[in-house]
Amino acid sequence: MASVKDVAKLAGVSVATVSRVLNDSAAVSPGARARVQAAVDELGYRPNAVARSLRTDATRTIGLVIGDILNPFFTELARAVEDEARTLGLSVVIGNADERPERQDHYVRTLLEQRVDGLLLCPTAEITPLVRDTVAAGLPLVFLDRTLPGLEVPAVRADGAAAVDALVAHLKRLGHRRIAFVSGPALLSTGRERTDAFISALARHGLEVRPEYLEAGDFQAASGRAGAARLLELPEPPEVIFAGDNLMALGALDEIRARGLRIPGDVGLASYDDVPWFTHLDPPITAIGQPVQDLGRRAVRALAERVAGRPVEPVVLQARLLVRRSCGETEGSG
Amino acid sequence: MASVKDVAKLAGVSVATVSRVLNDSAAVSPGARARVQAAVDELGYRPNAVARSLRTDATRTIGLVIGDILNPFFTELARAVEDEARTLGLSVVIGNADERPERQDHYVRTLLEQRVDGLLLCPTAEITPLVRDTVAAGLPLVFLDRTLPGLEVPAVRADGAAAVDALVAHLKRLGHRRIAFVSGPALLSTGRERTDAFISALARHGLEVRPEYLEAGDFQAASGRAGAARLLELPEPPEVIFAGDNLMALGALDEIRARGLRIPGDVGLASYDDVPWFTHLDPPITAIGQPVQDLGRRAVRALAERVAGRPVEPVVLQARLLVRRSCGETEGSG
DNA sequence: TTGTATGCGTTATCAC
DNA sequence: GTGATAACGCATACAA
Repeated sequence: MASVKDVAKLAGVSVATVSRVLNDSAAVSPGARARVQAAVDELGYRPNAVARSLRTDATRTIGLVIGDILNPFFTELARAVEDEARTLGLSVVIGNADERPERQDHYVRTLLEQRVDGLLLCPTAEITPLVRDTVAAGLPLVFLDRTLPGLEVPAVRADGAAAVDALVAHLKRLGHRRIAFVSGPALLSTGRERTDAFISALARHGLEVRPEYLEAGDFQAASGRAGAARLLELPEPPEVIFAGDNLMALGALDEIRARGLRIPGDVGLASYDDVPWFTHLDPPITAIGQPVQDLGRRAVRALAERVAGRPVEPVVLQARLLVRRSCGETEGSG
Repeated sequence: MASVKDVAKLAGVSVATVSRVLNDSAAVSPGARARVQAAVDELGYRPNAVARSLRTDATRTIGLVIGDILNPFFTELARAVEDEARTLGLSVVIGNADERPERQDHYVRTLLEQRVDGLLLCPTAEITPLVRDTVAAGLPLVFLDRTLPGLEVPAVRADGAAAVDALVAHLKRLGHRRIAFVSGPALLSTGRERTDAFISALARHGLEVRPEYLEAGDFQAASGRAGAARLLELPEPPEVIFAGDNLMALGALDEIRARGLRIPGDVGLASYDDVPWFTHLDPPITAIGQPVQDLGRRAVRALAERVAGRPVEPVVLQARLLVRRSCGETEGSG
């Protein structure tokens, strides 16, 4: 593959001049510029980003480690990150942690070795030593969606407390009193926050918090199904099941269907997270939607700031309630 | 950040020795090895993959350019590719073409500059000059899912002809005669093949091929919806709508629902591509499933062979019919 | 078994 | 405006 040297020879100039026109980093005579361009075209020269990175100590690449690539929430997030990065001329390397700390670390390590300029991390449960070291080493880092307590790292995330409150108010208005929640892992900030928000909202609206209506899930479909099964077996089953993420809602849906129950006639269903196919179900699922596009874009911009050495503030966006028809609503307006 | 030099100094050996223990490329005395390890740990040394790549002329990274990251088919494919690559110690950089040739080229160019060892490409419609050049330049390349005629590039893909035939037979057995198809773009190999398979199957089973039952879509949900709308407006609408991919099936589903029609009572629906939530709809959607995991894994292995300089044969796997209940089936068995 | 020295392709410094 | 050249961090040929 052709290198600057080849281009220089063909154009009859020095490699320095070639580099100058390639990066238009300094004044170059029109004639030289033209000859270089011609040589570049003729040779089909492509700059070697590896060599450039070695020299400049910058890869123009950021890493993104997401929780689970099969979760549509993260897919959409990845896409948003990607879009924003592209407009900034950045490449993004995606790592799929599959919700496993050791796999997260695998990617963090790889990304570190690839010398990405910065890292967007949706951290799995624990603070791993590697993550701690990475922070300590000063690599520009921004947490996305989830956060880790006790680490000096800015986070870009959505707050769902108000939306959860609105959901509970909505359900109460519809006449529901027995609302159950299938939570995410308490080890994840998002898991904890949603559970806290739910419990607070119940209290605020004067609804009883029944321990048996709190099922612990892990953000995966199977746990949603299992949780729903236990809830539906209860002597006094809930009127509405609120799933802590879209995958668990899917699991709950399965279980409800498998039991031959009808939504919302026999039991209502609501979900934290909105995904495209929720609107295509019959009935469409009432959900709490996060500003995923914004989350992704803001995260990239925050990281770019950090890479540029500027300090950044945490970003908290608001999730919102999307009233549809899975909880006994008669109209679809919110 | 610590380099081999720092490690060498701390361990009291030369950089050559450090390199040797890092890659265990040659015999090193136990004592030296231990001191190097200790130094590596103490400094938190991380090899610089950029420098290593420059020196070895290999990045241990492959590129994957997919059609559309929001399409669950490609998401699952990406995950499979990722999994297999990881077991081979390869990193994968994903580019999302968004079904746009210019965006595909953007990523191919970036990936080329990053000097990936090989490229997995789900090509968009046309052969772009860049793709042609890339082939000519000899970069290890494998087409995935889709192929491009007239290029000497091995492809890993699924053949759905038998499954489509089985679907038509299945529908005929259920008493359907008027079957419509919403096709993908004729410019894509997958689009063409599915349409051809459908037409052949109709003929083979003695069913009439009505031009008005062939709607041209573009693999996106909107076109599926529009196609379904036109089909349902026909004086004699079809009994079953077969969508050429999962997104168009989604669009068709929307349209059917919006018209207040019932599946399968008023009209049946079948889809090429299977996605997880098809089984969660009511009724679950009869579909043609591709061996996505295998597709991804085989593609990575094929590419690895090409990178190693060995020739590889094209791979064709079989898609299969998944009978569910959206076409008037009474039992769910296939 | 170990160390020295070279070069990978690029950018940047410094002379001219 | 331009060119020689050093240096980035690493792997390796060669010498010891």
